[in-house]
Amino acid sequence: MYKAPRGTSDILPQEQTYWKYVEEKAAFLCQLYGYQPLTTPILEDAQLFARTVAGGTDIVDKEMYTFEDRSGQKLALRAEGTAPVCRAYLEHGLFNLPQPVKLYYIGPAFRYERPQAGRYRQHHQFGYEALGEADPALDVEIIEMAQRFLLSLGFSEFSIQLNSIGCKLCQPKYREALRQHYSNYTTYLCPDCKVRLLRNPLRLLDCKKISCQKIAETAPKITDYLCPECQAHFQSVQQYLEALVIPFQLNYRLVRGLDYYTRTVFEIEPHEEGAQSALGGGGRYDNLIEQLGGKHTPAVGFAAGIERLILNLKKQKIKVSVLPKPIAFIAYLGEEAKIEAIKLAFELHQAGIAVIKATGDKSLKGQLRQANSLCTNYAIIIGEKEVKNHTAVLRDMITNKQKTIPLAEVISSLKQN
RNA sequence: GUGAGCGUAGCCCAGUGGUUAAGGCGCCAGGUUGUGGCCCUGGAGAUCGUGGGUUCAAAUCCCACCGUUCACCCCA
Repeated sequence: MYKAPRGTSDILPQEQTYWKYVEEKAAFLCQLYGYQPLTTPILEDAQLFARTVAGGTDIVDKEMYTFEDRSGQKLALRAEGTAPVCRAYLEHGLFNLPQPVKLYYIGPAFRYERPQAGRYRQHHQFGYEALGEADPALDVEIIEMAQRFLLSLGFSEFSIQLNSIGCKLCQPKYREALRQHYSNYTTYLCPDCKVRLLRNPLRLLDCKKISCQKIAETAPKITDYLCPECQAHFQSVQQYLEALVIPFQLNYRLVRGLDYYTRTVFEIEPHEEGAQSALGGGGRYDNLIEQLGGKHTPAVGFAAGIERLILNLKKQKIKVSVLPKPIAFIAYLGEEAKIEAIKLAFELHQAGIAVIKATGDKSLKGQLRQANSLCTNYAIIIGEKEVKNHTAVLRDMITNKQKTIPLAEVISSLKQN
């Protein structure tokens, strides 16, 4: 038997209620703020991710799905959502539109990781990006939207962690300061942190090992090293958030996984504990588009993992709206009635009324059982008598009342509901 | 990539060396020559994850692989 590949899963109809719920809230939010949908290919040039995400991140080092196609081109399955959006922005000259350009996407991302709760090899991200504007008010809009999105889903218990990791000018100085601080403690560092010290010192801060955390406590803070411009930007972000009364926690240890971030970074944590906890995160990436060959274009965005959102919706027992289902089930008895049933279903569908017709010549009892399990409000029954009289039995499955009506009146009767 | 737990029907699961592998949900049929849900009766459905080994005998013990879950790592 074939199985879905490791770390991937089928999303069965029962699950789809959650998915549609999340997708609808996402689309509504973006429409509310004027972010337009963008769908990018699942395949990209492997270099797109290698160049932008790179730098001491596992994503590129060992988690990318890359392969050569028949022409020898190196392709990669989408590893994250932001770089493709930037690629599309450049490729289609969206920088010629009035800036900022506001876009959103919902789609799969692939990473070759060991699957775990809230972590899959194929997962789905909802993200939105505002490209071409450096105003801290835009950082705040992105955060504000994230908060509104989670509230609209029904979450109430979550915190917004906020930090600034500076820019090209100030970050190197801070990295150096960190390096100096940590090099006094190299013998106490865990093996992973010894590597981080060399490759990506910022990540030293979020090591979970207690021994390493102690060293992080006394480490210099990025906020003391920000250049005046980054400092002012960070102050404005906080000021605007306060004006909106959006609660946030400054977290000097917050360092996002992807390497392209500058200045504002933020993450949304549910209060409920769990290893794979972050519901989403984002930040500013003022250098990414330049890295991709465009001119200097500041940008900021957010992404959330749909599977994790759904996991938390279930954990917190948040009710989601159910999907619409057909209103009636059409049952028949005998070959002549079957033809009438097929014709009736055709006409109902033509009239835009959702119905399911029986197939397979089952007993009436069996057909009504099926109607029952489908939870339709009505059953329409056509037997020999009804064929002769050009009628149908319309049975209300909730009240148990039924009446015989002319075939021609079935549509209007159902339309009343 | 590291560590630990678990793999018995579509789903939940009993069975820890000895007849035809038990039960519940679901599915199908019957109990009403044309009426669902509740109830009753019957039925179908399992190479006991895969391969190898130990044994007279393996779902049960051992090994390997695969899958899955949880944690580390990493991240959404």
